[in-house]
Amino acid sequence: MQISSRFTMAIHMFACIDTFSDQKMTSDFMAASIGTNPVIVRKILQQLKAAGLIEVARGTGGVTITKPLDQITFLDVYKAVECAPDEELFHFHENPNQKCPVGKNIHHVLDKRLLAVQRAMEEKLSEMTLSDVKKDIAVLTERK
Amino acid sequence: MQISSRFTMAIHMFACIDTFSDQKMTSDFMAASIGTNPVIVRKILQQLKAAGLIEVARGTGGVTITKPLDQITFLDVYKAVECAPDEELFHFHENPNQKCPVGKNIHHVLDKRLLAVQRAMEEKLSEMTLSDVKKDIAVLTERK
DNA sequence: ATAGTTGTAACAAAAAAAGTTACAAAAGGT
DNA sequence: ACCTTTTGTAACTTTTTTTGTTACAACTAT
Repeated sequence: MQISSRFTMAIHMFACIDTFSDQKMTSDFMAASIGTNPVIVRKILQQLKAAGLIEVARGTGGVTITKPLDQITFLDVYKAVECAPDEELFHFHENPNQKCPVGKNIHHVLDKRLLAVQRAMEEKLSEMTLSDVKKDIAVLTERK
Repeated sequence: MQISSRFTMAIHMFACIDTFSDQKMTSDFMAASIGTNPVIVRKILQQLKAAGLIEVARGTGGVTITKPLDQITFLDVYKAVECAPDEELFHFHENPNQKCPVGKNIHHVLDKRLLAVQRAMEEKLSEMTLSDVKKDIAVLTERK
């Protein structure tokens, strides 16, 4: 089981917006860079916009990032595109048998622990920012 | 996006095997406790067996856990049931445009970072053992 | 033998992810 | 005012993954 590619696509989009900041960034351009459909890109744009990370110019096109890149963490992006509000990382089987002492308590016992795992992942995600990605790409695309 | 319920089902199965260690544990019993189909349980049993965590008695039925509960971590269970070998947590879009400087480098740039996130999650999973679950359930099922 | 199980294939159903088509709405240029 | 480009979004399709089901051969103890 894997976390969907919307997350990596979203980071890719930010990288495009920043790298080609001299030109107007359209969903068609980003879709071509990612290798997907422009509507997929637009849907992700809407999620990022709803999270307050970008602004999208309707009609004319173009995207602006609302904060400095070092203030946008991977967690911000992850939350924006990957999660329904308050969705938990781990999925429970929904109908444990309440007459069984194990079935009755398993959810409660696991919940706090799995939440701790989720928090550990989220904390790590929050340590990385889009600025880190920018730097790495800059190094890799440097002319030798 | 969520991690599949196979993981929580597997933990539930271990809890059953241990809690009812005085009786022979069958896939039918566990399926009833979990609220699913016995074949689902048997498939998970095979995964846990392949990982060396349990032994299953064919024909006669019954499951035995191969190690002390405090030596089986959540990570062991997670790896056993959730991952294809070397599968990574994050999913990449597969066709980034190699002609675009961003598309060409995005995978490489993100890989190391997302692997670090995965490692953080795995480390947390490895800090928890089936023994912890046993203790919690014991407390909750105590007669007052 | 037979009764109760596991192991597994083959299939079905449900859910989620990803992609596509189509078009109204917006904005700027001419 | 009209045209062009682009976004926003609905509706739908396709693909993939997960979960559940049926069926039955293989195995074991009695």
